[in-house]
Formats: sequence, structure tokens, C-alpha cells
Amino acid sequence: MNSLQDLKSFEPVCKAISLMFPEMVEVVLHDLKTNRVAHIENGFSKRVVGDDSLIETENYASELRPDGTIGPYRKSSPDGSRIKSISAIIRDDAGVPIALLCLNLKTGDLEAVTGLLGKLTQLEDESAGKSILRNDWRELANAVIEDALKEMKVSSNQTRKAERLEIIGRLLRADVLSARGSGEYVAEALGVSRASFYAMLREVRNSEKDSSK
Amino acid sequence: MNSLQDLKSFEPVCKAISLMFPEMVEVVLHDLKTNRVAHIENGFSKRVVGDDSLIETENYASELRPDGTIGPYRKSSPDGSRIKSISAIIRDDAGVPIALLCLNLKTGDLEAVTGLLGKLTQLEDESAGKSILRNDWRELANAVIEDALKEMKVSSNQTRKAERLEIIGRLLRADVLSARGSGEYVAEALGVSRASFYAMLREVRNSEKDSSK
DNA sequence: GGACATAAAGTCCAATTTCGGATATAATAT
DNA sequence: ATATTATATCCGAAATTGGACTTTATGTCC
Repeated sequence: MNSLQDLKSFEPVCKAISLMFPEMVEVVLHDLKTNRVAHIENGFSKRVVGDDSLIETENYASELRPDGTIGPYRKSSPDGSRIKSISAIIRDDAGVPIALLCLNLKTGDLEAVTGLLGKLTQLEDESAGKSILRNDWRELANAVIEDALKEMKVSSNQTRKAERLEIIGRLLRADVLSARGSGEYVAEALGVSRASFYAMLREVRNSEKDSSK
Repeated sequence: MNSLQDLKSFEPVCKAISLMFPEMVEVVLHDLKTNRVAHIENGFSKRVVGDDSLIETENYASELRPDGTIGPYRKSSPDGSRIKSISAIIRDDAGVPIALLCLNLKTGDLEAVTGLLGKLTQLEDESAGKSILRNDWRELANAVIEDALKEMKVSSNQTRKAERLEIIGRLLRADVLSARGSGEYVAEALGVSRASFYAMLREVRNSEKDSSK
């Protein structure tokens, strides 16, 4: 039997969920047979039905709990928005996994306000809160970029070369760029081509070398 | 006596307010004698002490209430973030206005969550809520840009020429660009120089002309 | 551990886009 | 009537792009 046919029956479920949480949750149904996106509801990533599922379904088995769910775990999209993600496995009559239903909650706005409220009520100016989530270099990259932008008082869409060099410098010093895959990620986060990114990276490295000796 | 000297005494007030609402409120003290920014606390606009006060103090008198306050009124910064603004007039012993204390509250995050919560609880899908604030072309411009970005599923810092042309086309059709000052504003909102903006505007106009006949 | 496949890092370049600043013109205020 | 401010264009210089390419690192299978 055709697995895509089977998965059709889950589309109303996807739609129902996204209707209940409009514009907050993205619902992605992955076909584990073809390893492609079978259905997507309220997509705010750039994926579209038929796309390769990529990492999302890669090693789900290792994190799968007995109740058939995975997560919640954190993701972050290249534009810096943060996402809380939970997945459910779907099995056929024989118990064979045929699909993965992923719920992605956009938490950025909520977290921003959580932060605001926290700052409003806190008395101490403890700046120690830097320790969270530093395991994921993507988060670190986002944080570094955000900090830099705030300090330079520019918003991400009006950066010119000077600001970009500064940001790349910081990322370099923060040792983000030694992570595998960071180049491409940062380039996209800065809204810049890979070519430009590497060109600027070289500039930064050269100028650091010069100034050091 | 030197008015700037006098205003020094208000700086602790500014600081106190910004401490109470960290990163939420920008406090700007305008010297009405020199019409310049005398002090700024937690500034998230790009202004700096000594800058011309510009429109902010322009015709405050007309909106001044008997209690010495102005506003609240809405502003929006070129990067699209929304600001709620209230000002207080400061007079010397003789009752002559010498300064304007402006409080600018960044409402963007709060409004985003307000919107989220609203959508969560509402049953009807009334899309009529489009009527608010359409008096200010800046708001309209921001809304048009935001809509376009959402539809095209790109974030503002990774637009290329194609997306920019599309956005400018929409702004043109929405008749935003006939407003005085809109050119410069939109250029900055798009993170693009005036020159490029006008070049692209011409492109859009030409292509519209072509397709119409 | 070595050979292979694969993916990312980094380079190169011609074509395109954008910039910044100067300038001319039109619209608007006073 | 005049000063001011915005619109619009022009141009050479600088930055950016996309795509092809080479090099280097990573993981994998025997």
C-alpha cells in the first residue's frame, strides 16, 4: 500500500492543530518511507511538500520515548527565531514507523516578553545569565550577532560592510566559526552570500594578524 | 544662566526611569533653548547627546495639556519597531518651558504577544482588524513590508533585488510612496540607499507601464 | 589504519548590484 | 517671492552575487 495515501488521513490532524494555535505552530508531517515532507501546515520555514526531510527525521529513534514522542528540543532557524519542537511517531498496523509528525512552536515573541517581564521584576543586575544553551553553537552565534547589533544600534537589515566585519570578528573571537557548518549558517544569518562571508572573514583574519605583530 | 546646567539636575530622573524599566523605555531630555538632545538614557534610537531634537519638540505646545504632559502618541522607528511615547514639559521658576522629557516605550514585543494571545482566544477569523492606525503612512508602510515578507517567507535581512522590487511594487500600489518623506523612510526600512531605492522604484514603474499596454 | 565517499571550507571571477555623494528639478512651506 | 525640503537622476567606485572550482576535513566501511 502507498504510504502517502495513508498519511493523507493525518492532514486534518495537522490542520486542526495549526488552527488551534494560529501562526504559532508549524506542523510538518514527514514520510519516513520516502524521507520527505508529506504535508505542511502554517509553514514558516521555507520548506515545502516534497522537500527532503533532512536531519529532522535522521536519528529520531535514539530519542524516541516509550510513549511515542520526541522532545521537546530546541531548534533555531537561520533568521534567528527560536523554535520549540516536539514530534510524535506514527506507526502502521504492524507497528512499523511510517511517519513523524513534528510540531514547531515559534517561541521568539513569547521569550522576548518573558525576558521583559523578568527584567521588570528583578532587582539585582545579575549578568551571569549567560550560561544557558551555550552548547549549541547556533544559539551562541545568534546571541553574539544580537548583542553586536544592539551595541552598534543597528537592526539586522541595515548592516553595511563595517558592521558585518565587526560581527564576524566577534564570532571569530567567540570561536563560533570553528564549528562545522557555521560558515553557511552565519552567512545566511547575516543575509549575505557565502562568497562575501568568506571574503570578509579573510579580511578580518588578515587585519587581526597585522595588528598582533 | 546656562540652560544645560539646569538640565543636569534632571539626569538622575532620566536614569531612574530607565532603571525601573530596563531596555523598555528610552528617556530623552530635550533642551528647548538649543533645541538639542541634552541627555539620553537607554537610547535605542540612533540619536546621541547634542543631536538636533527635530520634530520631537517641534509643535509640542499645541498638544500640551494643562497638566504639563503630551501624549501618549505613537511613533515608529525606521526599523519597524513600534513606540509609545509620552512627554512632560519642564519649566523654570518663571514658568518658561526650558525642556521636554520624552519617554519612549518599545511596544513591539508586547504587541506581538498581545496579538498572539488574541489569536489564541478568538474563535472567529475576523480579518477586519485592518482599520487601525492607517492614518499614518509610516505604519502602513511597515505593515505592507511585513505582510510581503511574511508572504514571501523571507526575513528582512535576507532580501535580494527580486524581493525588494516586489515590496516596492506593493508600496506603490498601496499609494504609500506618494506621501511626503516616504522615499527616504522606505529606503531605510528596506536597508537600502536612497539611490538604489529610486533606481528600483523606476524599474517597478517602467515594468508596470509596459505590462499595462 | 587506510581508502573511499561526502560534505564543508575556502578561493576565484565576471556580471550585477549597491553605494555615496553631487546635482538638478519639483514641491511645499513661510 | 524665496528658502527649504523632498524627489529624482547620474556616475565612478566599491561591494556583492552566484556558480564553478579546489582544497581540506569528517566520517565510514572493510
